[in-house]
Amino acid sequence: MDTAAGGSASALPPPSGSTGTGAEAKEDGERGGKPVMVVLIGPPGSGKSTFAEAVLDGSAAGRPWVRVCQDTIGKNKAGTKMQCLKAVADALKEGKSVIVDRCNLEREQRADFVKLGDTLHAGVHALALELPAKVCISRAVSRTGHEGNLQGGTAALVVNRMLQKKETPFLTEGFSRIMFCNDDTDVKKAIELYSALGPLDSLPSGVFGQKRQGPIQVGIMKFLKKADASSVEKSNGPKLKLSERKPGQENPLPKQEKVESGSCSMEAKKELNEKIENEEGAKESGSYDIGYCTLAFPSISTADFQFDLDRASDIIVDTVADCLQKFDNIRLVLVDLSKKSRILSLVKDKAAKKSIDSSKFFTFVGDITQLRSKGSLQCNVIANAANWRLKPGGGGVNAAIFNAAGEALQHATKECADTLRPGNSVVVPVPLTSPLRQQEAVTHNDQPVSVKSASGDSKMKREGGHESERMKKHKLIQPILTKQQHECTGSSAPNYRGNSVGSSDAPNQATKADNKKSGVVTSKSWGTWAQSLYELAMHPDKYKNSDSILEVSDEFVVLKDLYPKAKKHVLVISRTNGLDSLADVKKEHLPLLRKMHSAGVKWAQKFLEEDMSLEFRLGYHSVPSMRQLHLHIVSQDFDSASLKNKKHWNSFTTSFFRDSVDIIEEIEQHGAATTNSDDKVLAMELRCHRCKSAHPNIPKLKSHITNCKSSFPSHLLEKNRLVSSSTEHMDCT
DNA sequence: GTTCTAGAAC
DNA sequence: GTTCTAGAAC
Repeated sequence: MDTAAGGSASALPPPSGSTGTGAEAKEDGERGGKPVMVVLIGPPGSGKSTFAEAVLDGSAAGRPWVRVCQDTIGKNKAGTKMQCLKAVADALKEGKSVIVDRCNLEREQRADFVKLGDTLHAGVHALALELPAKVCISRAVSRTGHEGNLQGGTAALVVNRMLQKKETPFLTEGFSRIMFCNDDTDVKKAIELYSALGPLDSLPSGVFGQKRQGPIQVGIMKFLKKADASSVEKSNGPKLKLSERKPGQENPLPKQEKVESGSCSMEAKKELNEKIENEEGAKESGSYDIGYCTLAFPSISTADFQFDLDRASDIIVDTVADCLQKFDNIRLVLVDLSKKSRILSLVKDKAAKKSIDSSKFFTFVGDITQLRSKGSLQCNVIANAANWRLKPGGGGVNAAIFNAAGEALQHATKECADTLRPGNSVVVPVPLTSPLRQQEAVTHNDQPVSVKSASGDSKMKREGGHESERMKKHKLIQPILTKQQHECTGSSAPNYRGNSVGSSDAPNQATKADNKKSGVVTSKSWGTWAQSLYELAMHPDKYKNSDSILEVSDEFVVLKDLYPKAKKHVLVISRTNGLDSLADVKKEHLPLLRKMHSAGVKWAQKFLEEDMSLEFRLGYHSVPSMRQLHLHIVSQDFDSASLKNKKHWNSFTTSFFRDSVDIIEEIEQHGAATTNSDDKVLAMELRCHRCKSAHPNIPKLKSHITNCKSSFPSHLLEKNRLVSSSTEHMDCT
């Protein structure tokens, strides 16, 4: 055993038996000679007092130690945290080292001590007593004559509650050293280490002895069974087989537990005791809810998917009832963000009708990633889909969980669910480093793997069969505006890349400098490739022979998009010099916008004469890639080989696409258009523009949209945002 | 805007 | 192995 006796901080190796490498240790440890504050972190029964007493007794090295114990600080009775803080401050000021003997399981509980130690220039250490819950509970239950009178059945309940709130200590909290003790041997080593710490010695900084938590590859049912079994095993009282329990013997279920885990205050204990006493038979049976598992699961995405809520709620309630029947020591919570959630109220009503124990299953309004911090609801397992949607752009609950849990969970999930098939689930331990674990005490994430888009691969195969795709590419990148070339390529549009045939004055080089020349100051500079529409708008006559140009007026040019993103996709390009994008649009441009809109509607109607199944949207990109204000008229089939990537899709189907009618209205009312310049929307997950289902990639999305028959989201059906054969003509001029 | 391509994902 | 994405270059 290495002790610090006579050793300099930097030369001191980590304690033997430590699984940590001490790699995180600061280069040089803290200076010797200053007092140390050891903040003990552990539930009742974890051996805090044993440690404190042993160090005080065995401190052969001569370092003066003071034990500050909340259970005894009030004239040998339990005191307050304030009293403890004062005692710690007094001791440190006297140059004594202090052992803070209280539970300190939550970060908030220990923060004041850390701060105090820091202020008084003490070395602030954490000693995390991470003994198995079973051991702590067993000891706490069976001990007698405990200082805080926490023993017997009450202790089991208290320990269990506390452990749910446990937050692993981190150096970032302000500790210079954290030592984890995972069993009695570790505790013994810690005792030896601190007992042998001489007045001038110091210990190296860093984290020592932390256990690495491995993934548990079991399904949620197995997990629950496991919790179930261990709870019986842990219980010290008469063991009731869970399935045999009578309703009256069930465990008390906390609605909003108020347990001061740091101090095991007498008030909290009293409150708990009362609860237990009120619970008929609970104390006698000894069936405390050790190993209690609360699983929160998110509501289905009712806004986006058009589920039959009535059926869905039936399924939820049936499944919950089935689950509760099988497992006794679990609690299930359906969570949704809004009070108005219809699925929530349906489920609530149906659960009540089915007489499901409302303490074992209830609905909850709140953010599933902040149940504890914002909702005072302690859940140790949350369920969500574990597919490709668990990523920042994954949308909804997935994105929320990803954001809350960080990448560590994603990695852990991948490790666990790598080969999982749809329809199964896996329990993923939330990594210790994850904020979801640290702040919300969520220890596990149950991830049912949703069945991925089942919309057949036939379309994919067909697309894959397009051998000419590669050829097309080659054709498209060639200059294409001569008659000869038209015939060769079958293409007939101005070339967006600026290789305009017959244009010797290279107007496609127009850039920000040109803008300035024309007296227009815009913040954006345009690449050479982005000049084609500008060039066309300024000199449409040069391209008048192109089949792509449908109409030219003084105010606008109507052009077939060279890379149409749908069966029909045309642009109405303004001819006003200096009007590059929506950002430049002002009230004075309203007549132009209306004319452009009308032209767009006219062309949409023309296309509808050929194919009345088409539906069109007219709108602008919030931030266009190409210079010169242009209105897109795009059919909503999005059936085009040119629609190739996420950006293409999202630029036409998210808030990035601003409907012309809305822009006109905004300019009318505010004189300017609000544009969503946030690039994040373009990186969002791929969702069907009709039914809003999410899809993992473009090919799968495309095969879905060819078959999706859902109606459009309601807001698109308003204000003539969609132009179809059934749309009544609306004249914007 | 597109093309090309490395490398990730499958 | 093939498919798909994302970033650089234009």
